[in-house]
Amino acid sequence: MITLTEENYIKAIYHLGKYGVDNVSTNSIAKEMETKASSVTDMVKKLSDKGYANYKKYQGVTLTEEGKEIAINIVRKHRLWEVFLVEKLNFSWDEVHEVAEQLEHIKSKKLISQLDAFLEFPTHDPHGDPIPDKTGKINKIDKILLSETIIGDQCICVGVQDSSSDFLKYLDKNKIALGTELVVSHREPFDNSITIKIKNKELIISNMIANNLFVKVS
Amino acid sequence: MITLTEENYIKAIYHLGKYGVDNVSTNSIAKEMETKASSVTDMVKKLSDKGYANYKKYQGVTLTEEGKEIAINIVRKHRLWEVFLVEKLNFSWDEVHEVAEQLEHIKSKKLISQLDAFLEFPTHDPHGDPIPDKTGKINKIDKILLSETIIGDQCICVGVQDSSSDFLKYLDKNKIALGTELVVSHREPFDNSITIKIKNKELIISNMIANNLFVKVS
DNA sequence: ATATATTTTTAGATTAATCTAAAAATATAT
DNA sequence: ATATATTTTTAGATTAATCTAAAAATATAT
Ligand SMILES: [Mn+2]
Ligand SMILES: [Mn+2]
Ligand SMILES: [Mn+2]
Ligand SMILES: [Mn+2]
Repeated sequence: MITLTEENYIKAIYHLGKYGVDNVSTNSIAKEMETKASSVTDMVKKLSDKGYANYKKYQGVTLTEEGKEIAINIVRKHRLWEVFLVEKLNFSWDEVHEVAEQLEHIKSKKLISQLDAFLEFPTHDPHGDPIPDKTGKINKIDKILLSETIIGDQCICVGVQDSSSDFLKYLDKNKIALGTELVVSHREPFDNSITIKIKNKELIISNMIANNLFVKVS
Repeated sequence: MITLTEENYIKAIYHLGKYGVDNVSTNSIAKEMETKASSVTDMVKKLSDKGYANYKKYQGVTLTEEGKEIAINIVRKHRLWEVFLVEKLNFSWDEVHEVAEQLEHIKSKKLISQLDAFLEFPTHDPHGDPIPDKTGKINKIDKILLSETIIGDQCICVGVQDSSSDFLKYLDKNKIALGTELVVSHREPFDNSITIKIKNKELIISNMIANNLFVKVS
C-alpha cells in the first residue's frame, strides 16, 4: 500500500525532474513540498526501499519505472478531475487545482475509466496540459512560450506554465483564453515586454506574463 | 482542522447512536471501525477535547451539536457521490459504497453545492437513504421493513437496510429494485418467510431478506 | 590547494493513530 | 450480597511523518 504522503512526494519528484529524467535534489523537494530537507531525506529512503525511487546519499533522486507509472497515474487523475470540475460543475480554471489535489488520491480504477468516458476522453486539461491515457502515454503538442516568439508570429494560445489564480485571473481580465489567436507585433528591448494584437486590439504584456503563456505558432 | 480518522469516528458514532441521540459504547465503535477498544478510548477523549463529542469515562459517547453537523455533512457528501456514481458514471448500486467512503472526505463547499445542482438536487441515494440538504435537514419518508407488513399489504420498495454487495446482487437477480411494486400474499409461521407477488409472479423471501428491505405500504 | 559556504544527512524528539497486556470499573448471576 | 464475567480504561510500545540542531559531505571562491 502506498500512502497519500508517498504519492505526493512521488508526484513532486516527477514534476521537478522534468517528468522523471533528471536527478532531483533534497532541497528542491523540500521547497516544493513545503517541508524540511531532513524530512525529505527520510521519505526518499523509504521510497527507495519500496522500489519507487533510486537514491544514493548526497546524489539526489530519480523515479524508478514503477515510481514513474504511479506519478503519471496521479497526474492523469488530477487532470481528468480538473476537466470534470470545469466542464460539468462550472468551476473556472483558476478554482480547480486545489480540489483536484484532493481528488487525485481517490483509489478506484473503475472510477477513473468511467470518468474518462463520461468526459468523452479529453486529451488536455483546462490549463492546456496533456492528460496521460490509461497506458500512461502522454501526447505532447509542440508549444513554445510567448516570450520565445519572434515579431510577426501568428499564434494560438494553448496552455499556461503557471496556473496560479492570480495569473489565470489576469488572463481572464484581458480576454485571453486557450484557443485565443494573437499576433506578436513588437518587443521592447529594455524590459522584454511584448505587444500583441488580439482581433486588432493591441495589448502590452510584461516579460513575466510572456514567460508563462504557451502558444503554438501557425 | 479535523482529520480523516476523526471524521470516520464521528460518522460511526452518528450511525451507531441512531443518528446522534443514544449513548454509544466504546466496544460498539471498536467493532464498527475494526479497531481495538483502547484505540477508541483515546480517540473519544480527543473528540471530546475538540468539542465534537460528550464523553464521561465508562458512560459511552454522544455527539455535540457541532459533531452532529459534521456527521450529517459527511453523510450528505457520501450519498451525493453515490448518486453521481450511479447516475453519471454507470456504477451499479452495489459498487458505489467503497468509492463514496473515500469521496466523502474531500473538502470543498463549492464542489458539493455544484455537484448537488449537477445531479438536480436528488433527495435520496441509490439505496433509498435520504440526502441531507445543505442546512442539514433530513427528509425522512415513512418506510417499514418488509418483515413488518401484514398479509394483503400492497407495497412499493423504497430502500435497503443492508447495502452489502451480496444483498444488492440478490435483489438484482430477483428483479427487485427501488420502485418495484409488490403484494404480500403469505407468511410462513415456522420460519417467518414471506411470499410476495411481483407482477403476479410469486417469490418466496426469507425472513433475513425481509428484514433488510424497506417498503412503503400504499 | 585550501578555506569557506552550502547542501545533505544523522541523531534525537514530537504528534497522531494504533496496538497488547494489565488494571479498574461496571454488569450479571447466584 | 458477593463472586464472577464483561467492558472499559490505563500504561507503555510501535509506526508514519514531521521537526530542530549538529555533523558530515559536497560545492565554491580565492
Ligand atoms: Mn492542477
Ligand atoms: Mn491543470
Ligand atoms: Mn454507502
Ligand atoms: Mn447509500
